[in-house]
Amino acid sequence: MSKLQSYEREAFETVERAPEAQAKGFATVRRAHESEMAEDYVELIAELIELRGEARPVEIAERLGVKSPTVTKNISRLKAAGLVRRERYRAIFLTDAGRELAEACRRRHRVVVAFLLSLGIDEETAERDAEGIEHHVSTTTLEAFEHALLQSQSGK
Amino acid sequence: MSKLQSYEREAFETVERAPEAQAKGFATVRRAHESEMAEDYVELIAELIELRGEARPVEIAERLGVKSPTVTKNISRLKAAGLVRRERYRAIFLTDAGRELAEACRRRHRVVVAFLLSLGIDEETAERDAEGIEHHVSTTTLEAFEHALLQSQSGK
DNA sequence: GCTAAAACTTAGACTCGTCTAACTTAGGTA
DNA sequence: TACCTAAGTTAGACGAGTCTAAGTTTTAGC
Ligand SMILES: [Mn+2]
Ligand SMILES: [Mn+2]
Ligand SMILES: [Mn+2]
Ligand SMILES: [Mn+2]
Repeated sequence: MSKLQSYEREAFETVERAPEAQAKGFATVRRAHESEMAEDYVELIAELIELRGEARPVEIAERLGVKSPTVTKNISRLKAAGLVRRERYRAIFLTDAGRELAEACRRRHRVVVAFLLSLGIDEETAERDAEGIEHHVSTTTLEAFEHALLQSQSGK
Repeated sequence: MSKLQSYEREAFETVERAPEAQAKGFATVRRAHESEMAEDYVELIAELIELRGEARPVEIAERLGVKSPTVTKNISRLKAAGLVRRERYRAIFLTDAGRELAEACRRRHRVVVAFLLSLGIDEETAERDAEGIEHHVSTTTLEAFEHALLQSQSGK
């Protein structure tokens, strides 16, 4: 019972972390945010291609909740990064690299959502929170989520 | 067994979400990122005050892994936001609003870390991932984490 | 096949968070 | 107490990601 509720204010005294370790943590977060745009776009593009056969800027903008010039600019960034293929005024498709990234992101997204649902969280909240959380989940943590998911399934 | 491993590629067909709901999810993520700087700073400042009696820009910079002009600029933003109090060339202190925000963030941070640890994740990874995840955890999800934590503790 | 509407792009602006270079202040030590 | 060094600030640049306004292209309906 000594560690019980150790995350609560009462039972907690501030432990001093190594400055470099802490800095590395923040750097990792900043790096995750740098890839976030690309990940969300290719994930969405892959879904639209699956559903519609192509991904149109107008629907990307609608589902991302941004204006179309934002999509135009970001798509050209993705193109420069070798993730999408496209000609002006036409639909957007993924390159091999883009498809690969999209598949990894979609799988990670589904694991995070499924894990949150397994905790009893409602679908809307699970999807909303997962949209941010997914970019900060390391391989280690993703595996822990999958493992916990299997446990919760076998335990009914 | 029908839903078993439903998060895996094989068993999954793309479900179409409502565009507005999806857009709201992305908007929530963008909003979280807007408050992230303030949250991380006040959290760190509170810890330094507890450990050292004051928070110095030099240590904030070191622990955040950024250069000191970045800290100067961001601290002045926090001051404009009414979260910190300070005079030029002196240490930084929190206002009541800053202290309140810091406490909420510290508690949330601790819950997320404790939850990840309870999944069997190592400390370094838990701290690293939590630094990003914490900003995307809704009240609902935070409560689910706490609940799961209690379960795992009672179950040994 | 024309034409109006929808989709898309371009141009340009803005905020945020980072940086480097150069300057100023504070404080410990000789 | 004077000075040197460490700490902090200022100035200015930059990239990312958003926007609005205005232009261009495509497309669908008549
Ligand atoms: Mn996302
Ligand atoms: Mn984030
Ligand atoms: Mn954080
Ligand atoms: Mn934190």
